[in-house]
Amino acid sequence: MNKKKHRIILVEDSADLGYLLSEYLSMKNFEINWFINGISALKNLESNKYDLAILDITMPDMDGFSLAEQMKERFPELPFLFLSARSLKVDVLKGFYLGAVDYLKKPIDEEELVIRIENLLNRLNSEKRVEEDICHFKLGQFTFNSLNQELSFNDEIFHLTTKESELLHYLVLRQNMLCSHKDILIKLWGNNDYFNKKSLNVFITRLRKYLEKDSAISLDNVHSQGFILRIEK
Amino acid sequence: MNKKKHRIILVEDSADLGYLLSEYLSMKNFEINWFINGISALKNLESNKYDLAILDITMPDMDGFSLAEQMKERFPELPFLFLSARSLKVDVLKGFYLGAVDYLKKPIDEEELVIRIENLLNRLNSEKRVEEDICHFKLGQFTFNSLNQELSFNDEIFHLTTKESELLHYLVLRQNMLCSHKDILIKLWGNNDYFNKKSLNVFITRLRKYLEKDSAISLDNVHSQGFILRIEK
DNA sequence: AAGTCTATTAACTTTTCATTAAACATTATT
DNA sequence: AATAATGTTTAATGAAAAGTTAATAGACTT
Repeated sequence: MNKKKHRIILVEDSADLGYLLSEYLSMKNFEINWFINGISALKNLESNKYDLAILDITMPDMDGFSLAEQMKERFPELPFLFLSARSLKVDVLKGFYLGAVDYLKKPIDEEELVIRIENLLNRLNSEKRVEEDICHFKLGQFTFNSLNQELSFNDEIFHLTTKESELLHYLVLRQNMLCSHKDILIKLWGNNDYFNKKSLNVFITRLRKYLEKDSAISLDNVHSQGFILRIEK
Repeated sequence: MNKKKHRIILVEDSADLGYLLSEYLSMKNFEINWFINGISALKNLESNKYDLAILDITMPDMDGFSLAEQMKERFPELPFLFLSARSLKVDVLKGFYLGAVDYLKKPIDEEELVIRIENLLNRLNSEKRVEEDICHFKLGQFTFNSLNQELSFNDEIFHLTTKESELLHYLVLRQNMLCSHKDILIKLWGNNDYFNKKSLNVFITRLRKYLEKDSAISLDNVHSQGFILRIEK
């Protein structure tokens, strides 16, 4: 699954630096929109969503501080950081006072900028992350919740053990495909020795016992190859 | 309501700077514990909860990077930042790579340090608060007020202890979902060691005792995984 | 200083579950 | 057809995990 690009809005009046950063951050897989003044940036924000704003401070018309104030007022969800040559203590303090997530002093090393941004976005994102991994399956007449390790058939709920659930999960993801002993054992047991193969058979039997309630499902052996979870459609 | 002091653990081998920072941050209304090496800091973390760790890098015995690695492993909820005289790009990158929330170069202006810390903690907190704001629940036939730590069943009111309430709150927010030992322990105890797991079991038993009055509620164990608070609908 | 409240630790019992064993069945090879 | 290899199923085992109750120790109150 390919990760969604993070969107960054950059407000920087210097053509050189603006171009440089746009190019570099694009290369680093960010989607970046660059504006050379606050007015146009604010305009754009009305119809676009970003994950982060990077603001220069010294700019004609509207400086970065005023821009930040307006952004905070109108788009309070958007985190922003300052990137400025002004390194006086008073400026840094003002930046943070306004609620910046960081204050970086020019000249900034591009790699450091990227890793700071990545860290920042990861942290902001991870809070939002809900366990929406693939864990909920429809399996013929069954429902399988691999997170809770529950297999349901109508009203009945079977509480699977961890290994049962892991195995079923593995097979479901590869339904109607041959899964070799070797791959299963390596993935779920960490190696593929003789005794674990015996163990695998025991678990196959157990899963069959659950699944036999639905005749459209079968868990078949392919001699000396592996198993296939077949589901008729 | 008066704001709870934020707790900071400082690991810094220089007596001068350690003392200076301890004093200054205390004055700024932080509760700060200062350790002169990683070993003693790790030891202390086992039984104390902090909101932030500030780590020096150049230290005898265990350097700040190794310390950070171990902290990340054992106390993954604790955010940390580096405060170091090592300003080489490679060090900064390594610091962020390890997951630091910031990397500050000595000499650091105390005011800037404080405002950076305050901003950081504010952000970290506001992200957490989202779920902590919800404090009033209907739970089968029970009502649960996590703010007052009260669990009510008809006219009966059970006054829960802090830990009981925290645990129930955690589980209620994730009802009908498997909550792993690890996540519970890290969130509520700050780490996940053997003895806290024992402690968790004791609290599970207590909660069950309250909840058994409503047969539509069950607090089930999933062997070697965690617990599920199930509420029939 | 005594008393209360509460989290942790201890001591002990019960349950769970992956593995192993064993008996039997099927498929492949000679 | 005989033998070997592989697969199926049920049951036994033992170690780890979970449950329960009680004791302990530390913080806070009075």
